[in-house]
Order: sequence, then structure tokens, then C-alpha cells
Amino acid sequence: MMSISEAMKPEMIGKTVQLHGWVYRIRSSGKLSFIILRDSTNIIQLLASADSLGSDAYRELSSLTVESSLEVTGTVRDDKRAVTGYEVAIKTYRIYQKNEMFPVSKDLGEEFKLDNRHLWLRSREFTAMLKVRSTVFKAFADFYYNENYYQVQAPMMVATATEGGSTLFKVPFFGEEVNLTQSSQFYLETFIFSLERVFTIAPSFRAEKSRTWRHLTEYWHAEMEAAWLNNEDMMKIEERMIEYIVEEVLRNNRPELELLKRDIGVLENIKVPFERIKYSELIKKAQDFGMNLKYGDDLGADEERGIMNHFQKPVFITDYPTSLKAFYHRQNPENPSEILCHDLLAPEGYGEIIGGGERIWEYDELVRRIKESGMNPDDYYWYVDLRKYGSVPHSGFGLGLDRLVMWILHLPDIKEAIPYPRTIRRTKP
RNA sequence: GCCGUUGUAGCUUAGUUGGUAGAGCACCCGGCUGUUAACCGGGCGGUCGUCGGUUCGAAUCCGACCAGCGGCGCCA
Repeated sequence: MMSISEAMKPEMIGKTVQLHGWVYRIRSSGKLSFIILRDSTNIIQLLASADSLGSDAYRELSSLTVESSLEVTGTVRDDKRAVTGYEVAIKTYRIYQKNEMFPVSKDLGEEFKLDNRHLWLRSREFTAMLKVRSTVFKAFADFYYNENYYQVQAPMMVATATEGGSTLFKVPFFGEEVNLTQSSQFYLETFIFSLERVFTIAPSFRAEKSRTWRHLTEYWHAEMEAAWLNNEDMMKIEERMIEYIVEEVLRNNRPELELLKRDIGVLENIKVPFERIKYSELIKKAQDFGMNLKYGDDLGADEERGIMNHFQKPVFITDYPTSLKAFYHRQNPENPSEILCHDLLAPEGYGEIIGGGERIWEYDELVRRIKESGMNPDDYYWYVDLRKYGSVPHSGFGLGLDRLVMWILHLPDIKEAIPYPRTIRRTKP
């Protein structure tokens, strides 16, 4: 048995191969049928000939339907008329299942494809996306392993909020209640006192009633924390990481990028350094960017789009006002009204994919900021404890992997970047 | 939470000032020895989201209900 891509090599011409897979397309005439066979690697044209197979076998093969499963043996030849340049003339075959009717065909609405995601993911487009997604997840981990980071795992069921209590999912827990995590960040911070540099890839859950093209209630969060690093160190790591992930996609997924008609030139241009713009500078330049923004306003979807229309590469926006971000960000000692943080905005209108920066590492400052945010430091006792025993400056970030895949592939909606999207109104399939 | 919008065949959809509900794909049957979204002929498939109202007559006009979708905010 071999894969379709293994069979489609010049040295295989004239050889007999055994292939298995699914019917991708089928066309038949009186004496000839063309079955396009699909497996995880590629598609290839099979030829069924009535003269060489006999009429009973020919009838059986030519009546196959889309996504029926089968195994064939036959001889490979190159043929320019075949869709991928090679063709296998069927000698023997075994049909595993002939389908009645595959519900997924051409001309489908977005909703129908979502309802049938378990079947739609067999499509060549979705398969291509899944292969790129696989590369992105691996490249993220590889990058940090290469930088001598350790991968760690945080709990998904937690007692405390990271980003604010209103967006927590409550789950029954032996007669009490627990929350699904919004971020593994606080737990990652606990690890830096032993491992110093750690990362994790895990889902995060946000009970926000978002209905947009770039929000999920369950999304894949790549997070990292490191001792001794400051905000600028962090941005240097992140831009190299993004460059590396894009390079890996370009190196491993050319066929997928071409199938999805991605503009490869845009990706080839993603090289360090990325521009850094302070929030306060951005406000001064707001008019140039065609925006009506004053100091203290958060950047909305229109603003992010307006900014990124001017850049071909990702851009860091840094030093946000303290009031715009969560309590754990460290204030600039020289200007406490601003924090030592950054967001990374993706080009081509995609906007924020990373949020990160320095964490508060001094005990008094953290307790004060928790109180100022209207929360009880006792609820965060273990997080506060970290600032009592050998605390050190440290930084970290969170990356939305689904958003990254969406941008790398220039997809129109984040639901196209994850196999089974969970949104405010979708839990199936 | 706020604003907007749509329900017609398994899927994608057309349907004019209210007058017998049409097509493409898929599927089934027949034809074709080189197809590329194959093609040609035939067939199957509809309580026009539901309920009520106006009318001689409603997919079309009105009302209520149900279900779905898009955008903003929130963030990654």
C-alpha cells in the first residue's frame, strides 16, 4: 500500500501500485470511467475501462458515488489529461463502502458547511487549512524548544479570573462551581521561578457574547512567560517567532498555500524587525491614519484596520494607558499612567493577534492594582504569593493561534481557521 | 448588551403591481472510449419557517410567534 503522493513520482511510471482512499469526483462514459481518488496526501485519476475489467466490474465501479471508500491496484502512467498529471489504470479493486449520497457538494452556504463541518473537513480546501494549522502549532512549540524553553500545562478548571469575572464560564463541580480558564498566564508565572522560561498551548474560554469574524468562545491560546525579560525583550522574541512560523509554513505548505490561493509574496515579506509605535504617538498620528481618536480611547476594529492599511508587516502598538488593560500589567515607573505592554497587530486588516508585556513583580504594586480593579487580593493569594518569595522582573504574552492561522491563510472568518468552532451560538458538530 | 437582516426541494437559488411554484447541483435510469465543476436525454424531490388575518385568490400584503445569519463592543 502506498500514498497517492508516493505514487505520483516519475520513477513509479509503469509500476503496479496499490492505493486506498475515497472517491473525490467521478465521471463516466459508456466504456470509460474516471474516478478521482483522494487520500490525505493528494488526489489522482483512476481509469476504469470496461474492456479490461469486464462489464460487471465496470458497472460497479462507474456507479460509485462521491466519498465512497475503496482500494485499487493498477499501473501508473503519466498523462497530461489527468487532473494531477498521473493516472492509474485499475486492474483489481475492493469497495469498502458505496455511499447513498454525500451531503456536501459544490455551491454550499456558510451555515450548511458549518453544520456539516465533520464532513466538510474532507474537502481539499479544509484539508489544506488543517495541514497549515498543524505546521503553525508545531512551529510555535519548536521555536521555543529551540530557545530552551520548557513546555508546561496549566489547569483548565480554575477558581480565579484572569481577564475579568464577567466572561467566565461556570461549570458544576461536586456541588460547587468552578470556572473554565480564560488564560493560563497566571499559572505560567508560577513556573518561571523554577523553569525560568516556559510556554504552553491550551484552549482558553471566554463567555463574551461576541458575534464577530474574529472571536471564538473556545480558542487555542499559545502563551509564554519568562523571568528576567522586559517588554522590549519580549517584542524581539515575538517578532522572531512570527517570522519563524511563517517561514515554516512557506517551507512545508507550498501546495496548500497555492491551493488556497494565498499571496505568497506577502508571507515572504514577513521579516524582522517589525515596527513599534507607542500608543501616545499613534494618537498624535491618528489624523494621518484617517481616524478620530483621542488619548484614552481604545482601538476598535475600524481603528486597527485603519492603522494596518499603512503596513505590510505586523506592527507592535506599545505603552497603552493603564486604564485600557488588565490589572497585572506593570506600570512604567517613569510614567505610571502607562504600562509596559504591547499588542501585535497583523497586516491585511487582521488586527490583534498577540497581547503581552511586563508583569507586575513587586508585592505592594500588585496588591494595590488588584484593589483598584475592584477585586479581592485573597482570591489571588497564590498569584500574590509569587511576589513575596524571590520575585523577579518577568514578561510574557498570549497569542491567538486561530487568529494567526486565519491571517497566514488570509481567511475571511476565524471559523474557517479551526475545525470545530465554538461560538455563542454553535456547539455542534 | 446595542444595531441590522433572512427563512422557497437534500444543497445553491429564481419567482414581475397578489393569478396553476421554476432552474442548477446531488441522487436514480438511459446514451457516449479521454473526462477535468464532463456532456446529452429522462426521472425522483416543495404544507414556500409556523399560526392567524385581508382577499374570489397569498411564496408575494398585514400581525404574532419560532429559527437562523451579519456588524459593533469585549478580547487573542
